[in-house]
Amino acid sequence: MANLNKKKVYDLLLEIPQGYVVTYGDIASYFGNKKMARAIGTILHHNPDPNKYPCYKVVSAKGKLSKSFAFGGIQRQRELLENENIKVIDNKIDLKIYGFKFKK
DNA sequence: TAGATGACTCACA
DNA sequence: ATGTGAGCCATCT
Repeated sequence: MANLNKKKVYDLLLEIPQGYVVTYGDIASYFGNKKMARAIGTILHHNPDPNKYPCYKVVSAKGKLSKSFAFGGIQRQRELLENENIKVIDNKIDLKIYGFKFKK
């Protein structure tokens, strides 16, 4: 199972500044492969340390929150996001404001 | 090893 | 706006 990107994904999560969020596509784009968005979801699902990696800062391309969030549910995620001054409306986030782009 | 599943995204109707 | 189909990757069975 020599997976290289996995650790990198987690490392990227730590790079997300407080009050900002990223999309699966952004992370995948960071790896130069947009299609990897799916793998990102799988990887985050297998998040080894959810307490350390702010996986709740990762949302879909439309700013919608994950429906199968495993850390207390989607409502828990919304709480965490609001805790960082991120306005969550109808389980969605305004990427125009909170969308963060990784520097290559 | 191969087939199915999923925390995705995009394009089209 | 809502629904369907296709594509890619990591993990599971």
